[in-house]
Amino acid sequence: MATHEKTEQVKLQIVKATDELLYHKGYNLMSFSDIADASGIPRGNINYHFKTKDEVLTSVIEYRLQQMSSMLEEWNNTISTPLERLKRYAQIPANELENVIHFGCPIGSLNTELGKTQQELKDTSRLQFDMFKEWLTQQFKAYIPDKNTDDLTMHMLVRTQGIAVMSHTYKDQKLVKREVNKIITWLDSLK
Amino acid sequence: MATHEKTEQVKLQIVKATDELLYHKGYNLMSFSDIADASGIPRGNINYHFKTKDEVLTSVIEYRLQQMSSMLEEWNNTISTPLERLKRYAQIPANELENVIHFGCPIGSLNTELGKTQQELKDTSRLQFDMFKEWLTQQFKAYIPDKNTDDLTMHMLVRTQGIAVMSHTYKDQKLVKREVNKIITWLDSLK
DNA sequence: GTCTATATGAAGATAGAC
DNA sequence: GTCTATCTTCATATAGAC
Repeated sequence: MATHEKTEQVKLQIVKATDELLYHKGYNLMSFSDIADASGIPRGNINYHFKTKDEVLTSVIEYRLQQMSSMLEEWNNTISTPLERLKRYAQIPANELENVIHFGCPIGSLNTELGKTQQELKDTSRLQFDMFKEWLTQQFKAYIPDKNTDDLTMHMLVRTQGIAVMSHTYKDQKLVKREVNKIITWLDSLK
Repeated sequence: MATHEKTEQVKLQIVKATDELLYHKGYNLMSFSDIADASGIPRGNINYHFKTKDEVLTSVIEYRLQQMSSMLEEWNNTISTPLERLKRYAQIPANELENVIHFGCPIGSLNTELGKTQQELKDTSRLQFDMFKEWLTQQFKAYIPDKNTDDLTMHMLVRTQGIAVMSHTYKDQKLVKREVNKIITWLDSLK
């Protein structure tokens, strides 16, 4: 149906704009007016497609999960060893240097914000970590099956989130590079 | 002057209540009404002592800096070696287990929130990190003067902030304990 | 100094014209 | 489906009675 297609296109347009906005402003400072401005869709029209702000967030998370899933599948297909895949993950903060410096980690900062008083939304947002977590554990199992892979996965997440928080706080690019290199060294040392 | 003393007492009462509130709700979701309720001071009266919300935050940061300064001075006086002092710092997340699980790190979560769009307030909040940073560097210099102590300090902050973000996200107490132990092991290994 | 009442603005959400 | 106008609520902040 052409009409339905059109609607889906508009919704996607809104979601894509909101994805970035959410990262740049955070959930509670992001208003419907902001979404309208960023997406180019008239103000009141946003509410036709999304009844509540919660619904917008849920759709953005769904969109992000699709993007992440595609990325990880591509990594699985193009990077041949688990160790190299783990290194690829560890390098995200370095590849997203400018973004991390200015806005922190899009996943971590959202969970930190929502985790204080908005538990249900946080549980939705946490799915993003769940996806990386599962993938990382698969890689660690393939790399060093005899170790506690859940522990290694959480350690990886701890290190990368710490990089995001502190490099954002001090707008320190060199910190990102130093700390990413430390993770690479650590990964090599595990075997 | 007795009157002045009274005013200062009231202000302190407000600041103490706001300190906890800020940690539990975050800056942007914390309203004057919340502050009034939490402090027991009538709503409109808060605005007599603090003209703007920014002023409240600034006063809370000042209060926290005093508290932190006292704590670090006490650690300097009661813990005899730099290594033991560094370990004491690393154990903060474990000692504040319930708080970290439910609300993350009071300093890190505030900087993450303010860092996105409220730069001036973030710069004030960052002073909290600055104080710990300076103290940590002193300890590392005393412990292993021949190493890059700034690097070690930032690594310590990265690790502890990462613990806060991920244990808050997953409400995982065991994660805190495992990761704190890893830092202790790392500290021992440095010499 | 203390507190109530209120001004003012912006937010989320809805009604209804087109 | 699209968009404007508006309802309602709650926020910061202020004015002014006591």
